[in-house]
Amino acid sequence: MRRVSIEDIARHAEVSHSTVSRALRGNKRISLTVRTRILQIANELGYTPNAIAQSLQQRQTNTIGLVVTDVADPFWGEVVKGVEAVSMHNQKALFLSASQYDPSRQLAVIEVFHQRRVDGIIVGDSQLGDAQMNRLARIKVPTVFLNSQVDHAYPGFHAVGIDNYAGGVLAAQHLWALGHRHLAYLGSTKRPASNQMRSLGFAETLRGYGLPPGALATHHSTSLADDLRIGYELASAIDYTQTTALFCYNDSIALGALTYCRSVGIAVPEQLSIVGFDDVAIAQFSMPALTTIAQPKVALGETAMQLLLAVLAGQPSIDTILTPTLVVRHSSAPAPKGTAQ
Amino acid sequence: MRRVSIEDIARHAEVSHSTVSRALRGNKRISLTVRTRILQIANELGYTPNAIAQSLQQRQTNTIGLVVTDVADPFWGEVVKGVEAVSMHNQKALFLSASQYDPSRQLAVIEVFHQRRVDGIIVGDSQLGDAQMNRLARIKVPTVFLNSQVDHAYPGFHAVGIDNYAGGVLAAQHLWALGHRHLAYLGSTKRPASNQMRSLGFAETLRGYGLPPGALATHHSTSLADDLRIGYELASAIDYTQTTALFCYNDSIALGALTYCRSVGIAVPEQLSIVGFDDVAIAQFSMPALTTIAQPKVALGETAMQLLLAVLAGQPSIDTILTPTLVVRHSSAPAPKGTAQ
DNA sequence: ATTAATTGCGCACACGTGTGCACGGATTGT
DNA sequence: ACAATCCGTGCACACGTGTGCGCAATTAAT
Repeated sequence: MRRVSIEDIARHAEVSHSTVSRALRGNKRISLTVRTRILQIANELGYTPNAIAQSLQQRQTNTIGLVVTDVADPFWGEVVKGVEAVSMHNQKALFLSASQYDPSRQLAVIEVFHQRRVDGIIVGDSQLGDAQMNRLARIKVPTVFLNSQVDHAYPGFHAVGIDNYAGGVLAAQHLWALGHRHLAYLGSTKRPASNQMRSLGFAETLRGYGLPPGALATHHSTSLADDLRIGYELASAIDYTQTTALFCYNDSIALGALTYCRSVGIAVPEQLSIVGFDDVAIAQFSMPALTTIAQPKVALGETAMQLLLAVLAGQPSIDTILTPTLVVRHSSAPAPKGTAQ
Repeated sequence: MRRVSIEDIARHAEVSHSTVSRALRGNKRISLTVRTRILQIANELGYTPNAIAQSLQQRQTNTIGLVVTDVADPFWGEVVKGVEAVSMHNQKALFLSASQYDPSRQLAVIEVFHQRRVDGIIVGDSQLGDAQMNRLARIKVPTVFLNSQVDHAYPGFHAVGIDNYAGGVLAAQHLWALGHRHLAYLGSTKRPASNQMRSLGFAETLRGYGLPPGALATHHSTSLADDLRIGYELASAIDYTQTTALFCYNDSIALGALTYCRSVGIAVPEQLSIVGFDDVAIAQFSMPALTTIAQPKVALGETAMQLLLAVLAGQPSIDTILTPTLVVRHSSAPAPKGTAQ
C-alpha cells in the first residue's frame, strides 16, 4: 500500500523528481507548461506531500508539544482550546499529552516530544524539580511554561501565567470589605506552586489588615481525586460556628464546597460566603452563581502559543504575567451580623 | 545547533553507523564489548533517537490523529482523556485538533493528519457529508468514528459510540413512569445526528405509550453558543403552565435550563423535572443533583483507541456500541398532582 | 591441516523531499 | 557571426535511520 511520491509523478511526467519538487513548490525557474502538466498529474494521482520526509530534510517539523496535567479539567480544557486554535492557525500540528500530576511522567512526555523533534514545547503547571529542569535544559528545545513557577536561572526558557498572588489579594480585599473576620482557605497540593501563591496572597493581605492568625484556617488536600469531591470533603471539616467565608483554590473545589453546604443546610451567601478561582463556564450557572477570581483561560493558551511562535521566529519575546480579575456574583455577601465585630 | 546522530556516535566509537544502529536496537550480532562501548558513548553525547528519520525509514509514524469538535466541552474533555491514556500507554503520539463544529475544517484537519502520515485517525462527532467521506476514503487511513452517525457503505471505516436512541428511550420511560404527560425536548443542531436520535427515541417511546402529539414540544437551538447559555434560552421559551418535564440533549443544556428555572422561581423537581444526558462531572454536584443518562465517556475514548490499535495490528475488530444508563438523582420527581391526568 | 560454519562488522541502498551546481539549448547583444 | 546571457532541467547529495548482503576473521568440524 505505497503512497504516491514525487518520484511517481516524475515518471508519469517524464521529468526528474527535482523538477516535480520545484514545480510543486512554485519555483519560477520551471516553465509554465511543465508546471501545469505536473500539477495536473499530481492531482490525478492523488498526491499528498509527505510531511515526514519534508521534516527530515528541513530539520524542522512544524510541530508543537503540549503537556498538561489533566485534559478533562475544565480549566485546562479551555487553555488547550486556546493553544490549539493559535497552533492550527499557524500551520503547526499539536501533540497533546497528559501527565496526571506526575512529575516523572511530565518529563517522560517531554522526552518523547524531543524524540519526535518538536520545534517547541509548552508545559502547563510544571512540577519539574531541579534535576528534571537540568535534563530539560540539555535538550535545548524552546519551551514555554504555562502557569508554572520556574526560576529563570535557565536561559532559553519562557513563561506565561497569571499572578496567583494578586488573585489571592483580590479575594482577601473582597471578603474583608464585606466584613468577614473568620475565614478559611481550601486548597489542593496537586498544584503546589499556584496553590501556595493564592493561599499566600490571601493570608498576607488579611494579616496586613490586622486579622489575628487564628482567624484564618488553611486546608490543603493532598488527594488526587476529582476537585469537586475534594471541595466537598474539605468543606465538611470546617467549623461553621466561626467561619463565615471560604476562599477556594479553584471553582471546582468551590462548587464541591457549595454542594456540601446545600446538603447540610448552610445558606450561601447568607450564612457563608464562597469565592472561587478560574471562572470556568459553569461558575456563572451554579446556584448561587459563583463569585470568583477570573483567569483569561483561552487567552492564556493563546498567549503561550504566540510567545512560543515568536521565540521560534527569533523575535525578541518577553514573558507575560496576566492579571486575574474579581468577578462578583451571588455566592458572596456581607458577613452575618452576629459574627462580625 | 545540530543534534547528535548515530553517525556522530560511530565516529567516536570508530565503527560504522550501521553497527551503532544495531547496537542501539539490541541486535545480538554485535559483540558485547562493542555494544557497551557504544551505549556508553551514546549516553555521554546525550543521544536521542530521531523519530522522524525512523518514521521515514519504517514507513510508520506511531502517531494517531484525533479530531473533536471542541476540547473545552466537558464531555469531549473526558473522551480525549481516555484516548490519550491508551494512546500514551501504547507508545503512540497523539495529534489533537478541534473542528469547532465546522465540517470543512474537520476534513481539513484530516488532510493535515494525512500529510503527517498518521497511522490512524479518530474523528469525534463526524459531520462529514458524502463528498467528504469519499475524499476521506481515498486516503485509506484506518479511521474510527466516535459517536458519529456513519453509514457503513465505506469499507475500512470503524465506529464506536453509544446508543443515543436507547438513551432517549430511557429518559422517556423514566419520566412517563413518574406520571409526566406534558413534556419538552431541548436540543441543539450543533450535533445533528445524535441530537436527532435522542429526540427520536424519546418521542417515539412516549408516542408508543399513547401520548398525544401535541403534548410533546421539541426545541432545537441552532446557535453555536455555549451549551449552558443555549439551555438557559431554550428553557425560557417553554410554557410551564402545561409542561412538567424537560429532557435535554446534554447536561450542560440541562444545567442552563435549571439555572433559568431557579432564576424565575420554578421549583425543581417539585414543579418541573429535568433529565440531562452524558453525566459530566458537575452533574452530581448541581442543586438539585441532576438525573441524567450516563455515557461512559472515558471508556468511550479508550474503546475507540483500542479498536484503532486492533485495526492497525491487523486483528479482527468489530464496531462497538456502548449502552447508556439511567442515573436517577434529584432533578426528577413525580409529576405535580394538578397536571397529571 | 583443510574445509565448513559462525561471528562481527562495513558497504550500500532505501525511505521522500529539497537544493546547489552544472550543463545544454535558446535568446540577445555587439 | 560569434560571444555573452538566460532559461529550463537533471545530477547528485543531504537529512538520520534500518537492514540485506558480503567479507574478513575467528572458531568448529572432519
